[in-house]
Amino acid sequence: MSTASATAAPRAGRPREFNLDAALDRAIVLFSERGYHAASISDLTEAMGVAAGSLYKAFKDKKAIFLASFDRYKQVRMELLEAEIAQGRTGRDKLHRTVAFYAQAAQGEMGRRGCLVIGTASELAINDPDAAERVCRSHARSEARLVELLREGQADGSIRTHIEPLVTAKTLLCLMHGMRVMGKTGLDPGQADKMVGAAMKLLD
Amino acid sequence: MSTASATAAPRAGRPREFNLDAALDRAIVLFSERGYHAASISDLTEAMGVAAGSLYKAFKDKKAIFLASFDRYKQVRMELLEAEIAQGRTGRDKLHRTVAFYAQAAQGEMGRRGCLVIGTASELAINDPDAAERVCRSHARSEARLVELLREGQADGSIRTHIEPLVTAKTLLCLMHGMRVMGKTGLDPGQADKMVGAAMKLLD
DNA sequence: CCTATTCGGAAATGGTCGTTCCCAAATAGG
DNA sequence: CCTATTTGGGAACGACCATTTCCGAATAGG
Repeated sequence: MSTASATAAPRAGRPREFNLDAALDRAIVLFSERGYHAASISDLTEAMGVAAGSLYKAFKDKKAIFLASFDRYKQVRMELLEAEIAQGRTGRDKLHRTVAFYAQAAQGEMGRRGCLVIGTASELAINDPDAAERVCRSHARSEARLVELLREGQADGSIRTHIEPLVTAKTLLCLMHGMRVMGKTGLDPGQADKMVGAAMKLLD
Repeated sequence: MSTASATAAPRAGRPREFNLDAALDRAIVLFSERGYHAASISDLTEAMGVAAGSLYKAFKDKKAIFLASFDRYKQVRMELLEAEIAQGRTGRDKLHRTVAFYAQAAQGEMGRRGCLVIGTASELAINDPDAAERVCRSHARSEARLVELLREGQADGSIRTHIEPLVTAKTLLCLMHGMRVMGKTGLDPGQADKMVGAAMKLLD
């Protein structure tokens, strides 16, 4: 139903020979590593394994490819995070897993590749309303989830009630985004794990 | 002595009619708002008030303009931050001022403009060694300053001795960079100030 | 004052960009 | 089986990019 889910059967015509989501996954890597402007259509056709003509039949223009990549990136990462959160017992545990999830992503190859949300915020937010809106919605959802987990922790007794969920959620979100920024130039895995522990002080 | 300090008197020839630092200040705004690739030479000549030919007499190429802008940005911001830190009494106070300095920068017009270091990390770090090195050095210096202030606080009794300066410094730096990321899409001033308070929990 | 040197600025250049066009190939419906 | 429709893919397109060139103007040294 969304941009890249189960392909609604076409009424007629030659069927598409490439998988849209698989192609977008490769576009995500390219856009994450180089940013929007430095990733040319040539680069995209090569990385996605799709000729320019075919690309423009699947997407209106380059920006549409980017926005579809962004949406898929968000969807995939969100599902992974929620699977991780689901394994947590208490609100505090779930928050710990959330921070650790970002710390993990900030390391190694994925860390150097960078977060597409942050890249979009940096490169496009100020000039492109469509990109800005998606970044805002991403931030809002992340913040809302953190607030929810904080309240859950306060309800189950794993987090004291005197902390302010909204401010703490915003602070945690900043910390997690900052880890992704640092990951672009390499983050020491050992230190990253310790930072997760330090971050949990915000819940005291 | 550096890229854009006191202009060493030229031996002969027509003197430069524009001020290098003032022109770089305008380039900084452009690069911060649009990023490296989206800021064209046309944009730069217009913003800097210098024709293309003259620009290429002052700088080897576009990347040199960018790196000079980056260096000046770092210098200016660093001086402002150190002036702010100098007003602090204790180590804890100085750290509070440091976090507040970033929180302030993340708000309003400057927040939407973004941090050139973070923009460079996002857009160029993975593909351009020169840019990556500067980002790394910037992070290292920021971290070193935080470690220094933490140790100062531990020495003057404003910060307890059981915290680990290195991990705490890294965590604070992530938090401050995260605030700048959030500032690209707008950060509520009231909440930003509260986040500074929340961040200080990392020192307990 | 004359010459070497540098700057200012507009025009020119080659390359690459995003996008479109075109035609052969592949499907669905009648 | 024929037609309408869609895709694949390469060639073609105009626009804009970073950079260079060129020439008049402005300075310093001799």
